[in-house]
Amino acid sequence: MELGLSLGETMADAGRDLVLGLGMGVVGVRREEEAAERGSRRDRDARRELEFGTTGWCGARSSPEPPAVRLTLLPGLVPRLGGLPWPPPPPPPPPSSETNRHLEASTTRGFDVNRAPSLSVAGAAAAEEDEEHDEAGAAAASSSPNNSAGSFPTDFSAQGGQVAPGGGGDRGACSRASDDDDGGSARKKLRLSKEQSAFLEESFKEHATLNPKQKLALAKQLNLRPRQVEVWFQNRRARTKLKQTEVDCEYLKRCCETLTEENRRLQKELAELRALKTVHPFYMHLPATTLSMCPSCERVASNSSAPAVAPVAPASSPSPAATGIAASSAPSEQQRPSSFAALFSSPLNRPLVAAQAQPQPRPQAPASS
DNA sequence: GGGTTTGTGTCGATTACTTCA
DNA sequence: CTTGAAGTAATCGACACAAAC
Repeated sequence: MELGLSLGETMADAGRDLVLGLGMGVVGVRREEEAAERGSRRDRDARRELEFGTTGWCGARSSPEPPAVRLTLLPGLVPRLGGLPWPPPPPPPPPSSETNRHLEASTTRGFDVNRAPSLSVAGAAAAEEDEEHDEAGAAAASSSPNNSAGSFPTDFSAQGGQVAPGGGGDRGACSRASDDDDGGSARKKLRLSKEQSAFLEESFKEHATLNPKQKLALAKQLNLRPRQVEVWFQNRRARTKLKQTEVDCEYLKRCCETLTEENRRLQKELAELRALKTVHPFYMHLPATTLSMCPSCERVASNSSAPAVAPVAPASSPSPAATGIAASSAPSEQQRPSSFAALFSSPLNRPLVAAQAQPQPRPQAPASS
């Protein structure tokens, strides 16, 4: 099945961008998306900024798109696919680091990573300045993992949170490979405490990416190395994207099932019409004005010249119904209301476009250099 | 002004470790 | 106690971008 996913889009745009065809699986989807993204990462970042701005993190920006809804992937909250609602979009797409830098002053819901609540982080500059001290202190304060002492969500430095051996810094101070330079021992995986994970999760809800100052402040607050915070956010973003992909894939499968069923129904309907024509040949030769009742939907056709039923392609080939091509040439809803027509009647329930259509023109980012 | 280099951040893929049934 | 699966921290390589040259 050839699926063109638009994972990062909002509800409305997802409906427009969705391409549903036949032929391959999700891996191809991701590769396709990656290829597209590689070509215009700046565009993607720009889109992230726009969508992110609707979540409160970037309040100064305005977006014509509907607000992005944060993904909540609890089992009970996964959208019921029977009605084919588009799955919830991923959590606020991270703004580019450049954008993030401009958003430092933004206050977040109850928690500003730039302002440590209990720890005296006197501004981000101080935090940046204290990075070496921070890491030294963190290394000195490192103790047994899973230390759950202390009260969430305040000062984690007092609880001696775990810090990976070696005390390497983030990439700016140390190379990424220098994390396990404690005598050349193999990397030691340390699990974050529940409190630390919860705090990071709260922070992630506010912003999916961190600028360096936020990272340092958060690391200091949690008594972790900045690199650990960075890695946590990377992995968290990856998990979010993976889950969103699963949700989208499930939705598209349901879309395909629905369209297959609709195609089957139309095939049956066509067969019935042909049988009717065979049994009553004169029936079709009557003046069009006298043949105004559609045998299927039993509605009076207003236009006598319009065909009662749209031609349906064989099921063996990608049918127009399956690809959505027939949406424009199908009879009007007044003439033949069906679940298929209803699928395209509402903007939100019109997620399919022709697979052969030209790619949706992405919003062009301002040309650089 | 345009091309190259360098530094930085993010990503996907993967590894390695921990926890749990 | 052992084992396999699942979750996740950590690593690696690639890419994009901006700033410096």
